[in-house]
Amino acid sequence: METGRTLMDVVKERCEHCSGRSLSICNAIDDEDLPALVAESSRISVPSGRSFIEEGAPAHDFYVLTSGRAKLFNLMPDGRRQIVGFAELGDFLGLAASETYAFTAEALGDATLCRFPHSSIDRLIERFPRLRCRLQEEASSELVSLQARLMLLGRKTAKERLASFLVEQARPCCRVGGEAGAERPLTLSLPMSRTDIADYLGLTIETVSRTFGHFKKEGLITVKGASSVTLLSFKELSNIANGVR
Amino acid sequence: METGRTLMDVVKERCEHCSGRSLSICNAIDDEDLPALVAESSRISVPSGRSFIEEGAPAHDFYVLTSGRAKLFNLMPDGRRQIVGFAELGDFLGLAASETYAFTAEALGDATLCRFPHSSIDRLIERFPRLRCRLQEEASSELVSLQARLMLLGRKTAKERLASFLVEQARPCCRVGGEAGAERPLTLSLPMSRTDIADYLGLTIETVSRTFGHFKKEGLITVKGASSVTLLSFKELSNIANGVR
DNA sequence: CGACAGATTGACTTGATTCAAAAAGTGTGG
DNA sequence: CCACACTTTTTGAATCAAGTCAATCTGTCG
Repeated sequence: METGRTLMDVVKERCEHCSGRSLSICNAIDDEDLPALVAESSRISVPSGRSFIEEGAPAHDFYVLTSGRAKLFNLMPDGRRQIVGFAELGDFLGLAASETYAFTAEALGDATLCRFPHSSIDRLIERFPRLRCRLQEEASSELVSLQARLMLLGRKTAKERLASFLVEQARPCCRVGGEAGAERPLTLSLPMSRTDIADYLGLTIETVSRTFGHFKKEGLITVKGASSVTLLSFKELSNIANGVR
Repeated sequence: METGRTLMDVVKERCEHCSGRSLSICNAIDDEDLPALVAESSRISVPSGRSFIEEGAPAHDFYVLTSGRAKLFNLMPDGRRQIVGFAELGDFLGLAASETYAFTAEALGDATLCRFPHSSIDRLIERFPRLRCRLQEEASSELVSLQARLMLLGRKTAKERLASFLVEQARPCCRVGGEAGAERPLTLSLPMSRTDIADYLGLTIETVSRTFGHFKKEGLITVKGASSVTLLSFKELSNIANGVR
């Protein structure tokens, strides 16, 4: 259902429904200039579970996610994994200033991307000066959200972590039904496995599963088949997430 | 000893000895233009322990640290604290795109800063276009280092965390004696308390203290009066930091 | 020197992990 | 549509790394 969109479509759509937590090119490019941008890129399909960016590999290209989702992670030599983030529609990946990619990116379900050679970004920026401001804003907001994750990983309990995760996933773009803030139920469809959630929150799958169990027992959520979660009290979850007792 | 330097001095020095982990204005401004930059700023002295940026306060100004150091942190309602980073000579603070500061910044020992009104940054960027590239590069490298800290907080053991911290503190700018990489001893002077280290690493002071103890017993470090630490085997500490068994 | 904050050490507790097993999903082919 | 095989998730019991509480110890500084 979400396949076949071009970069152009995504750029246009994105402005409307997502206030962008990651690097977007939206708003930086005038409509009549879009074709030039699209000409620089090539489209790529990535099947579920396949990685398209490898940590440490030479960073030749950057990508815009045009459908599906992806997980971004780092590995330790013994296999311990930390997911640094999930990318979604319109997110920019692989923009690191360094010579090599800083993380591995793997499709969560089938995904499509637009790929640009790194060399063309300077040309693009020269042509669309607002692009640079835009990138900077987005990098800045990414910094803020990473800082929030430091608090999560460094100081929060398992319950607080999972509550934070659920609240975060309740952003408009991920919702299936309901509205945030309201006390009425809000249903999320989580494309990632329990293992992914655990590696995102710095926990084990067992703890994630047990914590889902606690929330169920306390009447805060209902779960249908592991990937569909309904938040029954967004407010209360949000309080837990922020350590409000 | 480190007092009384102007922004100009710092900008000049910085290029030489530090490959910059945070936002620097160095390299972006020609020498003859420096006075104009300096004219926009005002100098501030902050006594030890005083904060000069408050999380959540309206972000009117940004700062360049011109002497001393600072800790940047977030708090939870019940007082749990996560230090998101330490700032040092030449670091740029308070550049967040948002309307409010994302963290509290507090001087570690006496510090001096140059303050710029936020309104002047656009003017500066217009005048010194390379400044924007520079800021972007620095933001990007900050992103990479924050990602490394996610792995540290989410997946590393206490020993690995402290080893990572010591290796990180062994950057040129913090060294008192010795060279990194070599097997010869390398002495660090740590301006932060055990509590600060604990809040940086997501541990308690007791665990930090005990872990220092382990490293002493294993002959990896010697400690003199809590703030002076000598790394006896940088390589081995680096292996521990990266989980190499 | 005395006093106080900060750091260390020890004994005990605990939240989360580990190991193990059962249960619930998911997909495939007949 | 169901039966089978496989994977993922959940649940249970035991363990452990790090936290908590409490008592020294150490360094610093007036």
